[in-house]
Amino acid sequence: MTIGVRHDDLRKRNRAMVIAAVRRSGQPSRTEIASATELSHSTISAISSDLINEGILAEAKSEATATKRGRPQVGLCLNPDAGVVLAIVLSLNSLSATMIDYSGTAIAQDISRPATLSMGKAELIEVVLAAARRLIERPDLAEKRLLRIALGIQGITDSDARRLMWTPITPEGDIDFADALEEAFGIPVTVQNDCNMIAVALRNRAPERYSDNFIAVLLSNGIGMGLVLRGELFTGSHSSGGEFGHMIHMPDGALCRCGRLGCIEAYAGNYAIFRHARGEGERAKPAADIDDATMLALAAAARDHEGRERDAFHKAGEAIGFGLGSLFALIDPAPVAIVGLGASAFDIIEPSIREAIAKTAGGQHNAAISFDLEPDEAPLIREGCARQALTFVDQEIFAPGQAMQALAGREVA
Amino acid sequence: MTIGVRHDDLRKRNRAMVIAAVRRSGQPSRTEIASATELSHSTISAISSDLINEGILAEAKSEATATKRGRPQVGLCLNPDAGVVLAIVLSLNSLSATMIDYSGTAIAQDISRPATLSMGKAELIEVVLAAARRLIERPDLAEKRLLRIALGIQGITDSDARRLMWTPITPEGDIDFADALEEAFGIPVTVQNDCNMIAVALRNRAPERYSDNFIAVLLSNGIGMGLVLRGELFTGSHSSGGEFGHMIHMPDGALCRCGRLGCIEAYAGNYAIFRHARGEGERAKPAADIDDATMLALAAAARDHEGRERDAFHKAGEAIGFGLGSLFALIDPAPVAIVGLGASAFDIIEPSIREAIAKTAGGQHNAAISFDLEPDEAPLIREGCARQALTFVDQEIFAPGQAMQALAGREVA
DNA sequence: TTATTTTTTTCGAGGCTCGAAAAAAAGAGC
DNA sequence: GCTCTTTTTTTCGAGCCTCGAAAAAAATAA
Repeated sequence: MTIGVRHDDLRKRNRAMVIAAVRRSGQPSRTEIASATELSHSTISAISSDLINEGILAEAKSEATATKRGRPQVGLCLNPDAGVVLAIVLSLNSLSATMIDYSGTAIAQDISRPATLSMGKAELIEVVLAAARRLIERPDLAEKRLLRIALGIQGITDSDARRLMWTPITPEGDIDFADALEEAFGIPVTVQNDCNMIAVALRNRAPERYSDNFIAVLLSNGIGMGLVLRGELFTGSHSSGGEFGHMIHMPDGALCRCGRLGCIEAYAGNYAIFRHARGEGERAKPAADIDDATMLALAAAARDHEGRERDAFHKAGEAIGFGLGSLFALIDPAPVAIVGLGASAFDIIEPSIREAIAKTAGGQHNAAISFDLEPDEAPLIREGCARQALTFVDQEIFAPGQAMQALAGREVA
Repeated sequence: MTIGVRHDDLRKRNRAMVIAAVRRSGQPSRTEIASATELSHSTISAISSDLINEGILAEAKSEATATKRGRPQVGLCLNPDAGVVLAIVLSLNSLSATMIDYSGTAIAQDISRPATLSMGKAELIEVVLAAARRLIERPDLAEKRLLRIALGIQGITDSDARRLMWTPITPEGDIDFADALEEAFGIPVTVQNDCNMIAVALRNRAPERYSDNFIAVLLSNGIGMGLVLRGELFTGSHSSGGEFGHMIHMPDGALCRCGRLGCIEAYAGNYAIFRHARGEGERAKPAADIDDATMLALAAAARDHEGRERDAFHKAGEAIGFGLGSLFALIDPAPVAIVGLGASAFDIIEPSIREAIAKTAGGQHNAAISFDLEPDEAPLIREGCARQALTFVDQEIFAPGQAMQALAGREVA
């Protein structure tokens, strides 16, 4: 907020605004863009003409129903050939790389299953680089202009979106993926927390439901959270932040995977539910991974009869509910999306969650708090990464300051 | 982010930038402003010449030591006569109204002690209006141009800064102070949470220490928090938010003033410490107010010998520590200022706070977390209100869009 | 008194957005 | 089939704004 606004920033911002309008609404006409951005028709005309000449936008050739009188509107769309981005998703024993064209369509994918738990830093970096290379060097894709790579990873990343600071998928921490990938491919790279990418994807999918304030909670072996406040992705000051799973539910309580006691995750993570259902103590060593079938069987048992399984899910709901209640005390109640395998057992835990929330500051709005379920997190993470990467391209590469514009224009035209 | 940038916004923003630079740095010269804002000398020259003509800025006439060679720099300062704002602070049985000139100097104050607990909505509004009127209508102040009123209140306000939604100072809730004051005085009014104003004041006082991320915790009968994240005051989506005191420390635990169980406040508020020290149960009815002398006596006893007093402060520290730990899990560790009477007993509770934090996600940074103490909250709240009001004047009244500028210019010149 | 240094103002150039008018591209009416 | 009407899009000149360079201003140094 210290730096003044220069004259060339004006065009830069308005270009970005036009691109954003097109990305948001499919095939808006120039007139629609003008009214959406509140800029004059002349300005929109000038900017879109530039963008079309530079190969960023294109006129949509839909021989549509010209039912109205008057000159028909010409829809503008993103030119798919303007470039591509790479969305890479790394989680426990699973790696996917997806190439997405500028219009947002996935055009190629590479999926592999590396044994991440037994890999060191260098090995993990190498496996990611290899997956990216397999796609980038494919003969039919070699001509594409790669503009950006976004990496979504399970774990804590730094606030500059460059390093993985801690992760459950390998014993090693502090892995500088961005440096490694940038050196290998020579384009900007971001490294971000998977739950944050889920939040981005949700907003992208259903902007009417997830807009200004909402919470995405990932229930799997660990508990993750992506938080959007006032329309912006919330991150910590140093890290990706939003470590909902490591808020304290019960001081000096159950043993968490992070080594501390009483975290929400130590009650609501898959390993915690599993541990409790098996009758192991609260301080028993957390399992590194529990397969989906086992968790689904536990859920089925909990639905079927009273007993330790049901009790375990109840404890999980209680921890999540009190945690959400504390969170609501800080940020006010907001819509919640429950993502991941836990969503398929949500019918069992929802009553305990609501019961706990009712005992907290968010309690009076309990009825108004809605939970949406998204059992499959992988596509969401991929979508979020793609979207983040494309937004960067929109704002930083295709709407640059004046100096860069000359260069970029020459290159594209 | 949807609306494009118009040409006249440019000037508006750069004017605001220049005013902000002057407010921040005392008496900067045009050259210093140019380098701070990264705008050209010509632009700064044009803007500051306008601002001086409009009576917003003035050239400082300090016959200073011209030790250097060359044309001496002329410092610019805020013109105190450009207008005044009113900062009104309302808390339990206490009301103050302060008139502050445009340069930030307090020029008059009116302090009273209404019995708020026994007052209804209308009565409370009336007492505030009366205090404001006493100042505004004072003969020596009647000529001043009042531009803005900022009200700082103990309690929860709405996110539009217009209504008091809940407060401990009177049994009634939902009091629309902004409407009442705007109708009476015909100028914009904001109503904001006291702790948020404390945070604003701290940043104003010590920007080097409290800049991008910090936490102000108010320890008095209740527990309040003001949070600054990424340089912006954090508020909830509907309310003033940041209700740290009502995060859950212990599910189904001690009885809180809010009627729920286990809130941090139910362990760390004055009434909770008092209750514990007196040997009353955790579920005993909270006292509405406990005078400072009593609390100081409890603290002295806790320092002097082991026993229930010391235990009470220990429990308080534990609740605050685990609460900060949970907060740090969400936003990452940040500097903490302890404000209010509790700061004078901080030596007793700090060990328990640190012990608890060590058991949480923020634990590894325990040593790096600093606590500053500010025992007297009242002047901070006043300062924060004044600053908020002045910033609004800077940005919205003295740096308006083009249409308004013509009007404002005429009026001032 | 003149030269030097530093700050501030002045002035013309270039860019951007805007409003009005013109051009373009369709259907409606006869 | 031709002209009129309607709507979208482009063109064009005007008005601002910021910028860089040069000039002016105001002090010290020699």
